[in-house]
Formats: sequence, structure tokens, C-alpha cells
Amino acid sequence: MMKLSTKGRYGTRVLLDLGLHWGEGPILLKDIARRQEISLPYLEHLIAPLIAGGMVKSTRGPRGGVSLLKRPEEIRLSEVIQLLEGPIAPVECVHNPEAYPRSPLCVTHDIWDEVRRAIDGVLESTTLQDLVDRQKQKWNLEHLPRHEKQGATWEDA
Amino acid sequence: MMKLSTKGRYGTRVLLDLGLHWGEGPILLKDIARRQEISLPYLEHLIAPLIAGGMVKSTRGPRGGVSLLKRPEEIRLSEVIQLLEGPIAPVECVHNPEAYPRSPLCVTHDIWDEVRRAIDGVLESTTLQDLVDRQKQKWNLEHLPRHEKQGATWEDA
DNA sequence: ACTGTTGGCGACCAAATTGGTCAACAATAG
DNA sequence: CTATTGTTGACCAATTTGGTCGCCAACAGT
Repeated sequence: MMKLSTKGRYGTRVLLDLGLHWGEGPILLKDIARRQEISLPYLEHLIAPLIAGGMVKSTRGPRGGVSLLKRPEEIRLSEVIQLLEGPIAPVECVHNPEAYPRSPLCVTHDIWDEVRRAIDGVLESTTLQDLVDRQKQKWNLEHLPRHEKQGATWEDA
Repeated sequence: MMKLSTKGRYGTRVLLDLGLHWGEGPILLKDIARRQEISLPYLEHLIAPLIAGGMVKSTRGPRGGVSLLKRPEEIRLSEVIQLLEGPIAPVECVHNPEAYPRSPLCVTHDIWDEVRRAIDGVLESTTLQDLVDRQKQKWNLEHLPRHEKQGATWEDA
């Protein structure tokens, strides 16, 4: 239960990758796919909602690729997850109040909404830049300057 | 994403129902099914993990039914969800650290763990008695003494 | 011991979601 | 015009979800 699908997980990693390469112009999907160990065909689908949501810009043709449309510090994780996975709510009626006119009478509803706010609190207060900073810090702590390396942000989460 | 399945939602309502009838001896599954609008065959499956987890006791035969094995104030929502839906974690590697030896190196892991803790904080601090109290209070505010009524805790969450 | 009541459990099922692949198409730099 | 790169939609297998059904186990009352 309460699992993030690969959409959310992979998508976050894709944006982290773009954040780490911020300012370098369009990044090839192929390179992102290799670094993040996501199949290219699947990545193409992952990137679509990010483009539709105005978070990422794409350029076709030679020297094309994708790049962030906003600065990393302007991108909140809550927006990312919202785009990739839809509304963050443990149950339907929390997000969809009109459809359930009697939900104010139900206590379980209140609890699920508290849970939703707790989740949202974390995601709302974390920006892509935070992730980038943390990642760089981790690499520094290891005394491994992986930022230069290509296969940099492999991981399982 | 991040949706609670019906297992968690229905199960919570089942326990709330048992909490509201605390002290009345075994409650018929049939009655719970009617009040909570859950099909009896499905309810039987919902109740199984609660019994296995030692939260609920069942009595077969005439005058049988199910009843809480612990007092409502001793039952935390976190235990309930744990039993019904398994570990609360937005991604696998947060709950399963050994399987992912490199996860400490990955920043997204850290964030998902923060989310997990946020969720857990809410569920850990809420007991079944809290739900019961809130439900009774809601009924009082409506000036409708529904506690006597049978179809008491219908809702959509 | 028999009988009716009530829960336990496993088989089975349809629909939705997840996690992809593949092939054809569109845009663009050189 | 061509090679490169992203876009889109069709398609697919596996898993999860949300159940139903039928038979079995246990127990109270007689």
C-alpha cells in the first residue's frame, strides 16, 4: 500500500539528473536513460507529463534533448509528484470532496486528510535544488567526486 | 498514487464499528457488513489479517462473531494499517534496507523515508479510541443520536 | 449425537493498474 | 535532404485489486 509507482520514483530521478546538469543546455534522453538505468522507450513516457506540466522543455533534432524550464529551487517535489502520479491523497474522497457529499460526517475521512497533509508537508518543503545539494554533499562525504562520472545517480529508489 | 486500498479503508471502518460497539460481546460479521456496506464474503477476508495479528478475536457458532482483543485506546492506527496493507513506505527500499545496499547513497531514498515518517507520525499518534470519540462527537454536533441507529457509520472513506 | 448458526479458508474470477516494448511520425540542425 | 532526436499511440504481460462462491470447522442448544 501507499507505494509510489515507478513513475514517481523514476521521474524524480530524472529531474534530479536534470538538476545536476542544470545550465548545460538540452540533455539527451539517451544519456538520462543510461545514467538512471531506465529504458529509453519508458523514459519517453515518463517525460511526457513533465513536459505537459511545463516543468521541462524539449528540443527535437540534433543537439536536442530536454532541460528544466524552471530553476531547481523553484521546483517543489509536491509539483513533481502531482504531475507524475496525480493528486496525493490516501483515499479518493479526500481529494474529491464534491463526489462524496457525506464525507464530512465520516471520521475516517478526517484521518486520511491528516495523512495527506503530512505527506504534502514534506513534499511541499523540498525543492529539486535541495535534492541536488544533498546529492552533491553525499558524494563529497564519500571523497568520491562522482559528479564528473557519468553513471552518477544509479540507485534503487 | 499513494492510495490506500479498500483493505485499509474498509478495515479501518470495521474496527471503528467494533470500537463503537466495544463491550457488547461478539459482533456478527453480518451486522458489520450491513452497517459498513461491505459484502459479507469480502468482509471475511478483511477480518482475517486482523485476527492473525491478534487485534480481533472470533467466536464461531451461535452467538458468535468478532470482538476487539485489545481496548480501543490500545490500538494505534499504524498497527491497523500495518496489518491490513503491510509496511507503510512510499518505496520498497525504504522498508527493505538490506536488499538495497547502495540506498544510503541515494538522496531520493532519504526523501521517501521522510515521507514515510510523516505518514507514520499521524497513524502512530491516532488510536481507535480517538476515532470512536470523534465519531460520537460528530453525531452530537448534528443533534442526531445516531449511535442508537444501525446504519451508523456508512461513509465513503 | 444432531442440527442450525456462524466464522475460516481456499479456489476462482473480472477489471484495473503497472511497467513496460515497438513502430511510425514530427521537428530540426547542418 | 538527411541524420538525429523527441512524440505519440498501439500493444502487451504481469500484478494488484476487489471481489464471489462453496465447502469446511467450530460451537450452542437440544
